[in-house]
Amino acid sequence: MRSHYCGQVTERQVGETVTVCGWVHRRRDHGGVIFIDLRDREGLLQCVFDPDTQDAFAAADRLRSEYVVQITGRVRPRPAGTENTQLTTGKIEVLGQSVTLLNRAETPPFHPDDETVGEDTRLKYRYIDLRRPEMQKNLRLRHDVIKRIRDFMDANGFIDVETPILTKATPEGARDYLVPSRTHPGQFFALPQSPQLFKQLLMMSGLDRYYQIARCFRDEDLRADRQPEFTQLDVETSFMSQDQIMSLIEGLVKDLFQAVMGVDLGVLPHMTYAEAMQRYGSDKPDLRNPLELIEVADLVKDVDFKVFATPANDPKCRVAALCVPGGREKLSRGEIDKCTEFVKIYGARGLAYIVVNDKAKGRDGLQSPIVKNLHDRALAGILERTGAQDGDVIFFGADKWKIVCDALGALRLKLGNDLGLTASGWRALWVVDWPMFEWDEEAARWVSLHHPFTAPKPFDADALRADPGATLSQGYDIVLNGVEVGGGSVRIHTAAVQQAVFELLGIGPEEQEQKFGFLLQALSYGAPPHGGIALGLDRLVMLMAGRPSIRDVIAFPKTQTAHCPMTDAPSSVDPRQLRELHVRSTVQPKADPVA
RNA sequence: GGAGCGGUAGUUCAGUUGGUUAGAAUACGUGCCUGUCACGCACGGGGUCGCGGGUUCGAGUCCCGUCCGCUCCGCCA
Repeated sequence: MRSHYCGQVTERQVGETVTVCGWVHRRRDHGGVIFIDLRDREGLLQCVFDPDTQDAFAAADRLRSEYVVQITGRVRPRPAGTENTQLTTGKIEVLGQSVTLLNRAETPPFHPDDETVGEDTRLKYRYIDLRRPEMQKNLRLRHDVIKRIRDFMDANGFIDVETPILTKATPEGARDYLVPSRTHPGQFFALPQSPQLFKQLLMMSGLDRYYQIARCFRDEDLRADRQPEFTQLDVETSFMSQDQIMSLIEGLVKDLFQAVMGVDLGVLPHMTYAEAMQRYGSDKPDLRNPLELIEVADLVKDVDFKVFATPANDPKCRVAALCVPGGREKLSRGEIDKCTEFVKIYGARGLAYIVVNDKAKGRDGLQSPIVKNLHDRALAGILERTGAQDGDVIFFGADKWKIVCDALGALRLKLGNDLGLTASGWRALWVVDWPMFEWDEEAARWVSLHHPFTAPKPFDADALRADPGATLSQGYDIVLNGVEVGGGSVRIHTAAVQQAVFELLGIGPEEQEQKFGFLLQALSYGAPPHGGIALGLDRLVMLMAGRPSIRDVIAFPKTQTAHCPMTDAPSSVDPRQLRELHVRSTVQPKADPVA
């Protein structure tokens, strides 16, 4: 039916008769003629209807916004002085000769070029929201990225293998989405949190270069960058070292940015987890932000100020400073108070600060509620180590190690943005040398920092057992502008090491057999050394699109409560369906809202 | 589970110390203008003020509860 896209009708076609299909974007009457701006996925085209063309004019007169029409007409230049560069094809117009109304439309709840519409309205009428040029652009960008990924992986000898969506629940990790089994009463499938174990098994099958654009499911609370179902590029290889895998993926990400964005990411630096936490208080540092955390515990061990001295002498604690250049001018007293409120979110009890008025005057040149508690040696040491200049503000965090990292790490990001210190552009890096485990105080046990299949460094069960807390893993994260866009590792490829990790995580032999028996067995039949990575596709595209939320690069996302306002999923089901599934509800189903 | 912000016309919002008939812009409808392109002009229709309860002579406004949306903490191996 369509012979042209609206946005592709060009000056070269002047004199030709074209047929275009699309939505009536806007209609105006003026000069005795009717102007119909027709919209399709390629752009806007202005069609003009003259009263001389009686039938067409009458038909055009009945058109309203969002009606679906086919228009046939002759391409002609616009009259001098009426060119419009806002339209996709501003120098030409189509003199309409016939109009076929393909479908009427109710007045839409919002116009497709309205940028101000709220989130719930957009999601309720997502099919209209997706008509907006911005969303069309985002979805096409997503397609371009996926196509480029497939081309790249294929060129490197990888093949796409699909893995089950109905699979086995995992004891660790995120909460599973469960699917009750009809044929096995009382038993459940889980939707995959990732294809992790299947891709490892593929390595044991000799499919040594696997990838998949994989949908993953995690029943945890949502964020701007977290949806209950999301897409990752899942990759696994055999016989490749950590450096080889990282180099391959770095090549892919650089290729994507070069091809899709025209951006050269350069060579990605490698930073250890320890350094990232030390300097940035984060395992995903945003290197565009110049602020850094500075260790000052050793300088305040002997001050007569318990808030500093106590954590300074506790190895589980941290005392660090964050020096904000020009903070005195940029931060009012009220704003400093807001910073104090801000760090409380992360569990900090307070936020000490020093305003550096005049370093040359020593103690008298400093303005702060805490200087009286610090001796000269500590003050001098702090000023020297932070490199503070007159006009700077130094903030302090003194608390449990993690609280200081979280609070100052977050404050660093906030101030970097609020004060315009964070540079624009793209800064990517690898974070390496992650600890294998973290001690969970509440549960009083070790938990994996990455996942239980990550290989320790060195790859030795006895060394691991000897000092689990000090053992590093062969894991690696790729971080872009402070966003974790991917994480991977070299995996455990022997049953002995895998069992050692399970034991340390408190998974006994019985549970190992029950939950991971198939993996342990597969490992015993000749598993090649292997490793891989998963890249968060939604986050990657979100960054490329310059959007603050992955909802803007997912066609049909869910709200923060994991609800779909358009379909009203999830919803209650017929009791008969539940009986078939051997499921009995313990709650009264919520009454469906009145439409 | 917790914190913050928000919910008033189809949409985006304003609404003062509680006080007459809840406004604006835009969208929509009718007419005019007649080469517009964020057109312009005139007129018109359009509201359970998220929901429930309370205080009050009187509640969009104050209080309590609840639901929904967004951001964040917890959570996300």
